[in-house]
Amino acid sequence: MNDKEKTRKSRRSSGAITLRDVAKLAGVAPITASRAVNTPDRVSPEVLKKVQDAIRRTGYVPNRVAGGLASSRSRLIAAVVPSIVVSVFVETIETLNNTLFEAGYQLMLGQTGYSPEREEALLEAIIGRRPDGIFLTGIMQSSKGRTRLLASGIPVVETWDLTPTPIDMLIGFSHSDIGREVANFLMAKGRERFALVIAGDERAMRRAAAFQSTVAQRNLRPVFVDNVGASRTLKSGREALSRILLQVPDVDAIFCSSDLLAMGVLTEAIARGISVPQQLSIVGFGDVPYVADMVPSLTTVHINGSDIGRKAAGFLVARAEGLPVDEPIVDVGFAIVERDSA
Amino acid sequence: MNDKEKTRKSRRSSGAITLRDVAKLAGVAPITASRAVNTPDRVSPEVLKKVQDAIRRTGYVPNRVAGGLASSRSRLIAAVVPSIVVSVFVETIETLNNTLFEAGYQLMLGQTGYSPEREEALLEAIIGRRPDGIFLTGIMQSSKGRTRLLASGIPVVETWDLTPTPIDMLIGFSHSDIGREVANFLMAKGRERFALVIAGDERAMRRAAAFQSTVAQRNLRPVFVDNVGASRTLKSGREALSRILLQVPDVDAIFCSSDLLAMGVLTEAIARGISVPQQLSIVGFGDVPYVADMVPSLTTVHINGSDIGRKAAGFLVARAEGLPVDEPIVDVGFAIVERDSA
DNA sequence: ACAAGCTATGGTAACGGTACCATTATACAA
DNA sequence: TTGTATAATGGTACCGTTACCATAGCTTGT
Repeated sequence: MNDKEKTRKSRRSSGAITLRDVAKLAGVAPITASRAVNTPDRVSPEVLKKVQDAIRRTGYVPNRVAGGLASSRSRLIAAVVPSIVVSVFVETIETLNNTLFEAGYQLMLGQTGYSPEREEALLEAIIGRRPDGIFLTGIMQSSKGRTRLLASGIPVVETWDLTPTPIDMLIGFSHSDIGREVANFLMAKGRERFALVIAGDERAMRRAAAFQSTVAQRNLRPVFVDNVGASRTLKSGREALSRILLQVPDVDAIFCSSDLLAMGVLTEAIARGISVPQQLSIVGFGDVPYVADMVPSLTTVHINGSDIGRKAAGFLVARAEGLPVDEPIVDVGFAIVERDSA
Repeated sequence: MNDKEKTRKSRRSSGAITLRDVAKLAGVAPITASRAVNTPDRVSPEVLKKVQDAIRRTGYVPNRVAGGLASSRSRLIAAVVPSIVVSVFVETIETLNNTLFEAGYQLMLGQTGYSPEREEALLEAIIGRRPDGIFLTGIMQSSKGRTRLLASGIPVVETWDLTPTPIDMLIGFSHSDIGREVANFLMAKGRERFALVIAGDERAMRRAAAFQSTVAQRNLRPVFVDNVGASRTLKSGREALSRILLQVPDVDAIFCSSDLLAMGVLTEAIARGISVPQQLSIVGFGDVPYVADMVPSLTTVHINGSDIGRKAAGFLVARAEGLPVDEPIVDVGFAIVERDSA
């Protein structure tokens, strides 16, 4: 009878080594073994040694799923990114992940592919996993999403943008400032016939709008805008320049919404024998590592992606551990890096 | 008395809406509500509707941590990558992540930074989270790591390489075949004075070794190898060519261990007025998206990273759902893509 | 008419940890 | 000596879900 019952119960168990097994082997109560693992300075040296020996002998690996349920701390942080093939975000994710790992947290990655429906499903999946924090690339625009996040009570960092009304914490920079500053930078160099190549995302459009209105204040010819849509390839940059030259043959400066597009424009210019920067100035966005060493090297807008990742990790870990975050809104700024192409 | 007890208990609870609340509101037992959520076709239409209404009204989001503990299925897959700034892996991770998400799984990302100690800590952290599957970039070399993974009983896919003794499943290609084929490709074009630029990782070394021995069979001059160490930048490719020219001024073909290094070599060659491919052939590795559209376009070794990611997701999900994987060892091959640089 | 099978639902006991409180041993002050 | 603070350890009850078994009602076959 007893036997049969035991068989029935044990079918459920995964058969893996648990803290209970370790405790039994060490001759202590499970809770004491738990303390030996998590707060070693709260147990006597002898007990600590016995438990550590038992762990070594059994090969015990704590089950963080169970621990997470019991303590309602998953030690998981979720990151929402449009796409990681867009290299401008990669450095942020890399640093975020590394910094979190050092603090004992693991990163869960979610990609929206710039699709709103997908973003909603992703949010549901993320909240269901009860992460201790959520990293968002960009501002959460959808009010449904904001409500959901707020209701979940999970700490959130929005990044890569500024807004007066963040959900919670914010680490970013002003896209309209960038548009304005790049326009001023190019006009200071005597440029007057501008075109923009943008990949159609909302932040790029805001940079573009600020660029256009800054130029308009000088009574120059309106800025021609070429929207390449969702594609973010070198090729679409090349094609963009071809189209621009049909509309504005005497264009003398182009600001692109990504370095890759700028490389495309540059490649096409060289292929057509247009001299850069004499005839045409080209400015990129992102400052991905290799554009500094190309010939000609690319003038671009530098964003300190690592810094964003590191700060975000710091904020989220602080919140997860119940510490206060004194200045939860940070403007990390940007820098126009002047090189050969403009 | 009863009151006091209740207060004490409820302090523990997170206060969030649980399945129990939903069930109560719908007038069914919790287990029935659970079925309505997970296996809707196992409950009657009326019950389903009542439960769905209750979910909508409460804003209930299932707690997957608790579900994972009860069912010992976390619906989490872990991926181990050296680094995501190495763009050759990014496409694989992106597709892996997207495919998993569609199947209801979430990806946990771990980066080793090519460091063995870090890899060990990462493995511990990953196994503790009891993922339903583990994706490894490369073969697990350390026997300690192999033992740990084997002991965990978690399905594992190793990728980006071949070995006769995988831990479990394997999706990759042969690095020595690549070295041999690229050597043959270049020799067929009449090249005879070779150099290699490699980033010092183990797989690149195997490609290099096969390249060297293939060349040696033809009684040509030994291949000069320039190892740039851990740095994987365009700049290190430029510097590598400078060093190579000091040692082998008449070099006529260079095979690089990554596209970025090849772009560096190409950039330096152009800067020095060396004509590509007339005087110098350059071959990269990885076929990252933009090298097809550069001028000159880069001849390189194409690896179908998306395919690896998609297949790996399929394998891991199948295993997680208890389905068999018929051919758990797959050679996805490679292709030399001939463009302008060689 | 009744056994046998199926469907829909519910009760109960886990899953593997940790929070909370209680207890015991030891040290130290009054 | 007695009382009290402190450190180390243990008992118990959860965390929120699902696996397993039981049960009730209904169909079907003979």
